[in-house]
Amino acid sequence: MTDRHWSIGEMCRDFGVTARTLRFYEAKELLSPLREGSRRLFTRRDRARLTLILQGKRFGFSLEDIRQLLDLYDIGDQGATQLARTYDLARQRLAAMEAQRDELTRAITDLREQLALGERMLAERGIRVAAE
Amino acid sequence: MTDRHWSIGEMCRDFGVTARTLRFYEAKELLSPLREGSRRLFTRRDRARLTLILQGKRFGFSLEDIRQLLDLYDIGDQGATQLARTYDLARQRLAAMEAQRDELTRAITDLREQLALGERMLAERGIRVAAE
DNA sequence: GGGAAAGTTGACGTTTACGTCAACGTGATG
DNA sequence: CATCACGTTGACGTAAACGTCAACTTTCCC
Repeated sequence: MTDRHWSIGEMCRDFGVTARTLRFYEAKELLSPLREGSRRLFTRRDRARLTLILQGKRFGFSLEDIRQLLDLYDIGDQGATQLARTYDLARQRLAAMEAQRDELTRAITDLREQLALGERMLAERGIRVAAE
Repeated sequence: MTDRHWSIGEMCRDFGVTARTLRFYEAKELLSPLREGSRRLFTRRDRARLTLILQGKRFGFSLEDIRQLLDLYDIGDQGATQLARTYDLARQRLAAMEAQRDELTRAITDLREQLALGERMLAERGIRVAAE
């Protein structure tokens, strides 16, 4: 087990976020870096969680949504009741994500049709467009 | 062409949004209802656009992102240059949406794995879970 | 040993996407 | 004709997700 640590600056560079953002996520209990004196030391776990956080944001989830989801990836250090609750919540999230993907697929199909339409209109006006 | 009109109240009921939201979208030029005196009359076009707006929001797009995308669905009443620009923008959006769908697919796969893991842990503790 | 560089904690500012409230107009209805 | 229901325009409030700035440590480097 490589138990390397990263400074806040290294995290910023690696993930393209600001220090303010990382401190904010810690305040919201999405991350929990160790301390060396007053300085934060981010762990492998923090990096994994940050990856999930940024991913979740791209899907349009709120930080609060994401916080709850993150617990699933820490499965194991929970009581049985808590585990069952987390599990149910994760199933709901999964269903939501699948629904979102389906809707996204439909939207993509629609947009492709609109693009084809636009392409024809451009062709009518004698404008060429880069091939797909 | 059915050129029915809808009041703001009807729109609220049909789409599950508040009047404030619709007025806000009009202020941001996402919608452009007609007027009967001072009252808004929403058209079929407004409803189509509102559908796209709410969809876009679920994908995590900002209203400004969405506003630009909406122009594509009005293709036709634009100059050639503007049309070409809109077309390019739409291709970029399409690529972004496809990337998002792919990422979402991966995230779904990951989450499914975590769920399977959680299921095994629950089983170990003798807890049964509803079948898929 | 004296700057930079990197980090810290407040505290206040900003943008987005609306909510909320006041004050008013207008048309239908018992 | 009063009183609702429904609509209107401001104007101000708010939650989320950070940005920005000030005032200090700490550490590294020549």
